[in-house]
Amino acid sequence: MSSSHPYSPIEVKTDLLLGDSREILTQLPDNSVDLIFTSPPYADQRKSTYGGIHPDKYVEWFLPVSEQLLRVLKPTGTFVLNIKEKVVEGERSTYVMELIIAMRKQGWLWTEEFIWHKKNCYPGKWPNRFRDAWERLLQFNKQKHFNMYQDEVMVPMGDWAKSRLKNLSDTDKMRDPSKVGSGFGKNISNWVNRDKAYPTNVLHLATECSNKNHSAAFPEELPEWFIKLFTKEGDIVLDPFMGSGTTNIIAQRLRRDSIGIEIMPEYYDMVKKQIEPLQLFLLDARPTEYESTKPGRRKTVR
Amino acid sequence: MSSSHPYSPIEVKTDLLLGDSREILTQLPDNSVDLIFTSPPYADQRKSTYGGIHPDKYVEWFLPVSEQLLRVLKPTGTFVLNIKEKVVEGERSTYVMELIIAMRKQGWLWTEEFIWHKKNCYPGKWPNRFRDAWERLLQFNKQKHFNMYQDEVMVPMGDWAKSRLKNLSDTDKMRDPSKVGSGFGKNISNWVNRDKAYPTNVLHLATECSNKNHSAAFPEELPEWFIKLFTKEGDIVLDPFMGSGTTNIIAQRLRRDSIGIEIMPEYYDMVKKQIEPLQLFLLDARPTEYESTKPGRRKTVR
DNA sequence: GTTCCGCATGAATCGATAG
DNA sequence: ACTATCGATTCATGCGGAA
Repeated sequence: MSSSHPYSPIEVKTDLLLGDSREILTQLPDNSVDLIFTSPPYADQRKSTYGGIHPDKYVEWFLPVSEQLLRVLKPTGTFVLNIKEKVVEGERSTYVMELIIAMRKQGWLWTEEFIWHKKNCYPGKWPNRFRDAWERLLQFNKQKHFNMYQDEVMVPMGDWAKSRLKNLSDTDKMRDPSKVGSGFGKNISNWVNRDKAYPTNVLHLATECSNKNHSAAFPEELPEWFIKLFTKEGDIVLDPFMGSGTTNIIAQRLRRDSIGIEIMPEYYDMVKKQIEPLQLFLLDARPTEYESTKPGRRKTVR
Repeated sequence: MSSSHPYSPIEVKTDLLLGDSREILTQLPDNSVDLIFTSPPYADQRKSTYGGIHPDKYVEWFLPVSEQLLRVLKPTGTFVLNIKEKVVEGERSTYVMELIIAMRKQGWLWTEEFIWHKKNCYPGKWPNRFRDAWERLLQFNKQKHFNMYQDEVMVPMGDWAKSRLKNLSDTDKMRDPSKVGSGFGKNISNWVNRDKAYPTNVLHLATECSNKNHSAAFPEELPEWFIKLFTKEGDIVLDPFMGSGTTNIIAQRLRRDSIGIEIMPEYYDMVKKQIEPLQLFLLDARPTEYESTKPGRRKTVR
């Protein structure tokens, strides 16, 4: 057990729970989760697996869940809900909007709406409609102040930056006269040699092409982005509609503890089979050193 | 002025009306407009120029307008509303959603929500929020069947399509069995060997940042896209919140008649000054042929 | 005439300060 | 307490002048 490793192995705990979220969630303690990221069954979608909730009943069906989520989430935590209303008789349904309004009455703050632009969605043509290439990522919070680690998701900056940094003198001083004396230089130091910019609330991600055995898997980048943004290592992530387990698998990869709830035994077993080998491997490996082959992919389960 | 031009000059009528939309609209006849495209003053925004409507009062303020718009629009016409809710005390306001719900009760069909991705959105950094890079383009209709000229807005096909079409047969069909049998295969045949593709409901445009005299003009491509999509030459376009007149100017360029209503005399005069010189020029030029210098920029007013 | 480079400016939002 | 104003923060784009 040589240990020249800079840090001791961190155990990542992944709890998979089989059952209905409305019941299972009541067993979780108050204020215990840092991030909830989930993509619930959409109204009338996935009929074969989830039974299909009628659009008119969707809000009514979801509110008991969101009530539990509100209880379970830490005050500084965040709830990200991936959802998109379907077309019913030529119209977009309004249940998502009704849900947002109802959740606010429940006590949630509707902080932001991110757009997931699905870059490579299917081609398709309808007489009165184009391809639907985006989904909503609704951010809810308990408080105005919550944990957010913006630096973790910065993106490469446009070309303009390089040329701009050559001459900081004119425009910047004009637009910011108060800082010309003292603080100005300090702020400029933030800019020099900066090649990253903060992202916007529009995410450009391709849909997952690899065939998961789940009917509605989102790309790994999606939970990854929000997990990085709203949690740090060791935090707890919850997905009350686990599905193929993407959220939990990514959480594990990023060394966040996680809880996944799934009502369908098939999916539950499938994810379990994906998690357990790692668990066993790591139990074996624990006496000796465990070195992940891929950086950033260290996995531990207990 | 030689006249080898392939078609005779078409007269395009542009009516500019000064006053409050709620009053002016009552003077327009029923079922007379093919497309309404507008970007009303957002709640509490542009206070210096418009009154500034409080978020709580927004729905109440807008409903009388939308009631008139419903009357004025042809049964086969479309209403496209460009709007975005602002942040109030750390939360996104819900007035846009409440408006959609209220307009449906008024008799509108909420057919679709397009996303305008603003590539060059306003900069800034906040502890709990990223830059807002998108706005809503809400499509409302009177009927399930309306005029839509999809071929007019086709876009060059990206490289992704070619590579993607190669392996459509495998993964994609597996993932969505419902589509394999019926329409899917047929749709693909529309795609193969094409160099143009139908767009999606996500539009990527930069905001206009050159020197207009209006504070917040949307880019010309925005009305252009919807005018091409929902009207043909000779149709009538209405913008009840004209502002800098972009909608009407583009309508004119595309040889659609248009009506613009503006409450602020400054903007009204400004647009008028832009339209009138053309009008005079064309009156002079009518006996002979009028040849536009820039292709796609032909302008006619009577 | 091109290409390159400098430059102003946006439907922004937060937090502190002032009335 | 509650509202109005102000300063600070920050990035992509298209224009115009220069090389």
